[in-house]
Amino acid sequence: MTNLLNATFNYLWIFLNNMYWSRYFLPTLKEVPTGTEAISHQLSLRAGLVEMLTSGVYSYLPMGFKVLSKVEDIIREEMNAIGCHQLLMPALHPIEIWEKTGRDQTLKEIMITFDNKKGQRMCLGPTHEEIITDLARKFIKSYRQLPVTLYQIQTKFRDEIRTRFGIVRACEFIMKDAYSFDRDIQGLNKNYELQLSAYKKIFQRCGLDVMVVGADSGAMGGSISHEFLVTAPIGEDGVWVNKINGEIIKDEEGKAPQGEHWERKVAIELGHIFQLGTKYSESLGALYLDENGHQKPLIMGCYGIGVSRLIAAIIEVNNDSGGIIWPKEVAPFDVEILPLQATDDPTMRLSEQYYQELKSLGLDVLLDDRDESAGRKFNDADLIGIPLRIVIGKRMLAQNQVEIKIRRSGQVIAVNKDNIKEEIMKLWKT
RNA sequence: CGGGAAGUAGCGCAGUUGGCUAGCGCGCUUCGUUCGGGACGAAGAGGUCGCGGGUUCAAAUCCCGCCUUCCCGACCA
Repeated sequence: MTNLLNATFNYLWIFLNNMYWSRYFLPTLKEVPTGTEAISHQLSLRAGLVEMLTSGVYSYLPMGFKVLSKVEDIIREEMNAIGCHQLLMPALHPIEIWEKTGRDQTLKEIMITFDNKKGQRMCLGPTHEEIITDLARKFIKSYRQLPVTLYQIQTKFRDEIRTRFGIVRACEFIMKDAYSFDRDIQGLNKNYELQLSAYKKIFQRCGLDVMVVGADSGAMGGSISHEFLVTAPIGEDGVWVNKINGEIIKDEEGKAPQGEHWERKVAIELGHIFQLGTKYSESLGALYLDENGHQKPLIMGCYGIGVSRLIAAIIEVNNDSGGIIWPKEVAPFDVEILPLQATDDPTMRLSEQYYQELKSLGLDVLLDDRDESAGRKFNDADLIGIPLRIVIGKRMLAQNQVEIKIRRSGQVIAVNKDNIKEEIMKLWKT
């Protein structure tokens, strides 16, 4: 009985304090890891977001997973808002389906293939056009079922010849891929526009200023396509920006535009949308009947976002010498409470009170209850980059005050200790 | 896949003209003192020196082969 009570108590204690740093799993690194070049690579490792298993393969540690979840939530909200439906397709594919479109050959270089024990040739999905088209073939029979757009957020596998910058180009990464099915080009255009506007919202909510650029569709096939790029020093793509009218064009092999008003920038590709047309529906036989009883191939579009890469891009453009500066909507926590002396009772009582109060207001709160020196806690706080920080120390407390520090601006606000809820909510909403 | 760099404790590094028991800083454990921007003292734990072979009385150190990681190029979200 006593054991049971103890176990219950322990469980409850851990549950209530699950975002106390001392009980969390948040290993920060003081020094820059060897062999890292990109700021986002360094900071994602130092802030305890990810850990490399082997080149291009990463674990997301609890705080990194939290960021991932928040980004996924944003994507899900915006996809659902334009009427898309989420599903989940397998990562494991029989090679036959890829042979039908010939992409077992065109994607040979990056495809991870192997034989299973039955001697069946398998691959780990590098993308899912074939699989979704197969689903459409089986279930979409009539024009009455159109249009429809399906999407998933899932792990892709690409045996990249060269991985880069940690999570920026990995062999195993998370992608949001959506696929639209229409009866005609007008429908496709409409869906394409819906995705394009949803993409702008997604990136904006992630705190990124993206450029939308017309692009080649490459191995995807189809005609029209657009890329979503964000300028960053580690960008793998070049673009030309017209300083006069804001026009942006992709930098393709040596075709530099004329004039001094064109400026070259490098950027990271975060999303790519394509009008596929009937390439996949024809080769896989995904046909529907129109109102005249004629069999026609489905008109398709596909729409991708590199979700894990997006996190790297966010860090790449939101940091300072101290560490990450999370944009509000994707921050792993909204508020960090930083008591300076973990051994001081009044300090800790107030910290715990704030923790409970702010949580009950729906905020995501981290309490750094570790008995560490002030300098170390401050530096860790800068590193992990939570937007709002409440600092509680004896000196201020003697005057009934605590401090709020805004990570991005560095602004420090002294607040009466009894007004913290109101002040935090006010700052949170701006 | 071509070109370059690097693998020594969890992390960052020194040691490499062959030579004692492989070292430093950070981190970790214990005790004490501290406590508003990476504190101090004392005592500890932690290593197949990337792997395999060779040369030698003796190899982290020299030779050969391999593996891994990072960076630059061709492809992609």
